[in-house]
Order: sequence, then C-alpha cells, then structure tokens
Amino acid sequence: MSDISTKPDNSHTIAELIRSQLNRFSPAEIKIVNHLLANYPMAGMVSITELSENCGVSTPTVMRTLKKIGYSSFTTFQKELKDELQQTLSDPITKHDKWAADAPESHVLNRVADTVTTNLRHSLNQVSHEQFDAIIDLLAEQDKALHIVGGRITSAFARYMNTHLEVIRENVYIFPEAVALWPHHLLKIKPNDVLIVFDVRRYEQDLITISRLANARGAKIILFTDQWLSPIASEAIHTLPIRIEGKSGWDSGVVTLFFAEAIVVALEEKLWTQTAERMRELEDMFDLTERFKKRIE
Amino acid sequence: MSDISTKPDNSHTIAELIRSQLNRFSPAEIKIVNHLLANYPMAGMVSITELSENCGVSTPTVMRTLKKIGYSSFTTFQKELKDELQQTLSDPITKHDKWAADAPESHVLNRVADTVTTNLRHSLNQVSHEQFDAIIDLLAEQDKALHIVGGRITSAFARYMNTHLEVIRENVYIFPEAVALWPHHLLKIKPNDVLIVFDVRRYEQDLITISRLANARGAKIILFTDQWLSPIASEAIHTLPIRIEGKSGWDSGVVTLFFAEAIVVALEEKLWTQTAERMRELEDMFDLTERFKKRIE
DNA sequence: TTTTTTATGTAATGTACATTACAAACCTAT
DNA sequence: ATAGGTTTGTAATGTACATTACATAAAAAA
Repeated sequence: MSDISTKPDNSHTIAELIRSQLNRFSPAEIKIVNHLLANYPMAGMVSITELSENCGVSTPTVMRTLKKIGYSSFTTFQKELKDELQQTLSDPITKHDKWAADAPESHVLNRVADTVTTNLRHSLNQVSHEQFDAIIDLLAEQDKALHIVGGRITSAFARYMNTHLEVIRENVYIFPEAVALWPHHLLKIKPNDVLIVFDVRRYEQDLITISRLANARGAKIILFTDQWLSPIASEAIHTLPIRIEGKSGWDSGVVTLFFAEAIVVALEEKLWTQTAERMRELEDMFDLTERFKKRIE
Repeated sequence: MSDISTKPDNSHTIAELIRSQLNRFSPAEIKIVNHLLANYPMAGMVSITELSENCGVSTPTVMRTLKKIGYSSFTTFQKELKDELQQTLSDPITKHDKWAADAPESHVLNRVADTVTTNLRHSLNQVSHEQFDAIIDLLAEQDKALHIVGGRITSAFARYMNTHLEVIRENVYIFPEAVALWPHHLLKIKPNDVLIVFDVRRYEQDLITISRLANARGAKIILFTDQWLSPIASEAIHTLPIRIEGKSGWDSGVVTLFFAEAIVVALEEKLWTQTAERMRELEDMFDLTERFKKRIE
C-alpha cells in the first residue's frame, strides 16, 4: 500500500510512468489509470471530484492510486501534468531543442536565438490577422501617399521597408534623416495619406511631435512599437505591439523587422500583377546602369 | 451560456475572441489579456489567484476582464478553455498550427514566420561557434578601426549595426550612402582595419570592387552573405552564409539582422565595463538634448 | 466458519478558491 | 479646485475542493 517513495522516475512522461506499473493495480485503480491513459492528458486536468465521477470510483480511491503511482497528492500530480502539457505545447514555432541539443544553451548565439523566437511567438499572439489584413488593405490604396519614418535605432527598419515598398507600389516616401527637415516633409502629407511610424523605447519626442502634426493633417498612422506602447499609440489607427525585450537587458529589433517584412510580403502578394511589372522595369534599369558603368570603366 | 456582455462569438478560439477586442481594455486588463495570449493557452489553466499574481493584478480585476470578454465567470472561462484544449489535443494533425501560430497555415504571417524560423535554424547550423567567437574577438580590438558597408537592401542592416556598435566601442565608421563617395572613404582604411560587408544577391558590383580595394589595403573583411556566397567571400577572412530564401520567392532579411544583432550582443557582453561607461555618457547626452521622453514602464 | 488482509466508500474537516460588496485611488472635465 | 466617472484593490463570504479519518465490504487465509 504505502509505497509513496517508489517512483521509478526514469520515465519522461506521466503516461509512461503509469504504464510501467500497470500490473500493480486493483480493479478500481485500473478503472482510474485506464481512464487517465485513454483520455491523456486532459482527463487529469479536472478536479479530483470530477475525475472520480468520470471513473466511477470515490475520491479517496483516486488519491490512493496517485500515491501508489508516485505522487504525494492529487495537487502535485496535476501540477506535474500541467507542466508536461505546457512543455508539449510551448512553441510549435521554435522547435527549440533542435539546436539546443547540439550546442550549450549558454552560447550567445543560442541565447539570442531563444530570445528572438520567444519574442516572435509572443508578438504573433498579440497581432490579430484581421488587424494585419486591415493594414495591408490600407497600404494597397495607392492613390494615398505612404510616408515612413523611424527613430534613432528604428530608422534602419524604416529604410528597409521603404526600399521594398518603393518597388511594390507608387507614392512611397521616407522621411529625411535630418530631423530638422521633418517639418518640411510634413507639408507633403495630405489628408488620408498613410504614415508608418517606428517608435520603440526610448520613445522619441520628435516622433511623437511629428505624429501629432501628421494626425492633425488627417494622416492615418500605422505604428510599430513595443509591448509598452509608445504614446503615439493614441494617435494611431493601427498599432503593432512587438515584443522587443530580451531578459538579458538588450532590446531586440529582429521581430520588428520581421513584421515589416511580413507587411512587404503580404502587400507584394496582394498587388502582385502590378509589382511584377514594376520589378521588371527595375531589372531593366539595373541592366542599363551596369552597362553604363562598364562603358566608363 | 447567458453571457453578461456582448460576446461576438463568431470566433473559433478564445484567443481570437480576445484579440478581436484588444482595444477595449484598460491598463490592468491589458496586462491580463497580454499574459493570456502570450502564454496561450496554459496561462489560463491555473487558479484565478495564481493567474492574477502572474499578471500583477488583483483577482477581481481578472474577473471583470473575463466578464468584459464575454464569460459569466472565471470557472466558465476556464471550462471553455479546457474544452478548446481538449478539442485541439484530440486532433493531432491540426495540433501545431492551432495556437501561437493559430489560424490557417496559409495566412501570410504564419508563412513568413515559418520561413524565417526555418532560415534561422539552417543558418545557425552553418555558423560554428568558434567562427562566431573569432569574429567577436576580432571586433573587440579597438585600436583597429571598424568600417561597415552594405548594398541596396542591406545598407539598412549596416546602419542598424553601426548605430549599435558605435555605442559599444570606438573607431566605428559606416560608409556614406552615395556610392560615389566610397573611394573617398576607402582612404580611411588602414592595414588590419576590419571591414564588415553585407552582400546578398543580387551581388553588387560596387561592393565587390570596394572589397577588393579594401583587401588590397590590408583590411580584414567580415562578410554577411547568403547561402550562395557573394564573390567577396574569396576576399573575406570570415564569411557568414545566411539562409535568406523563402520558398515563396522573396528573400528575407530577418535572419541577416539576427546575426548582426547577435554580434552586437556578444560584443557588448565582451566589452561590457567599457560599454556601460559609454552608455552612461550617451544617456547624459540624451538628457542634455532633451530629445527623449522618460522611460515608460 | 472465523480471522485477517485487502479494497473501497462515506462522511467529516480544513483549506484554497471564486465571487461579491465596498472603498480607495485615479483620471477627466468643468 | 471639485464633481463626475472610471479603474483598481481590499476585505469579506460562501462554495467547491483536496485531504484525512473512519467504516464497511469483499476476499483470502486460518
């Protein structure tokens, strides 16, 4: 009876642990373990009362069975079951152990990879597909100009996005680098134009100001920001809250770029026929300039 | 289920239901929904007490939030969550894309996410830790200047890297945007200086030329390129072959930025005492220019 | 049979929990 | 400022639960 201590924990899952002891059980106990295994693991994710009812036995029988299996109480059993489930469910995206296997977790590359994929997963959960699609729809309206601006760090993303979007559609403008020229550029913004703003902490006053002004001119703002939300969020029609934090202290820009790229890809697909044409033209121009260069050399 | 408020139940998963209302929430409520989505679905599989603690709010706030979302009580919420989990688990095929990446595999966001993580995994396998560490060691020598240059698309990464590395160490220079000025910049390069080059397809003649010339001047080249290797690889002392391809045809820059960032992080850690000092100085200067808002957390 | 052992259930108990009522704190606008 | 609303937390309450103690039934051994 009271062999609480005998838990041959060489097994990975709780199911294995149970299966390894299948011959030790009395009739009522068999009812329980059968039910647990047959509806694994969710059968265990209920109250002990419910579980006992589902098995047609009493609650103390459940208790005794679990103790026999190797758990000190129903609560700890359920806790371990929950952990196992957690483990199984966590990031279908990262396939974490793939690279964790052949490399020490402690190497920078792996730590950064871990952080980035975690950030990515979290961020994907924050952004609804509807919202994303709405952004794409908005960007597909080419009669409205599209302006892009970023901050100290994020201006690199603004440029990346600009370079790609310029190929895909017309009427794309990036703010000049010099903040002093921003008010000047503001003049180009017409009502219902779209303004893409990148603003992650530390939030920059210039970006906030320019967003307010653009908003006052009737621009629709799409905001790339972090999980703490730039104050610009209140001006924006669409806000992408992107997880940028690494536990280690540094802020990551990778996921921000991911979303920028996702928008590029989505828009390219939506406007493909037109984009294909523009790309061909671009290729031609590359060829011409190459030939041009060669001639001088 | 006699719901108290308006529950627009055209949504399939609870996650979607929450996401469809993301703008309706107050600060404390945002904490809760963020946590629920970020750790979906297991975050909801605990007692309301535990959940409230995990979110840093009180239990009544959790109750109110769930009612706002559309559930009459915490218990019914958890029950539905459990059912959903049950449902998903019993269908092992759809299992993976259901949550986190949630929704049809065909949505752009999921496809891009899939591509990026695949590229990341492959790239990590291509780069040995030894090589990576050697690069970091090389970059840690600050008596040698560090120059950075990128191409049409990748100049954004060059800038991103430059912005960060400038903070970490001295003697960091980025090439000017105008290609016409590159030869000019070349004069600054001294023997044993380091040159970081970004060159992914289509490989650019200007980059190749400048690399040759830099090499001739005795510079050590670190090359960010793609799996097909830019011709510059033959000039480079370290080459990072990064998988950039999406099946869908477009080339992704996310993993390239990942490696750029990983280098930044690694170097920052290696030179931390010095970096910390430089960062403090930078902070002071920010304060002086009053360009940045106080950090909001 | 009677006794002992094993198996299972009933009922009692204390704890953790979900829920509600209320009050404090915090905005926002006049 | 101050009145209105909103947002959030504290504390109280009743319920569901896990757990234990005890009792009964069944089976095995004597």
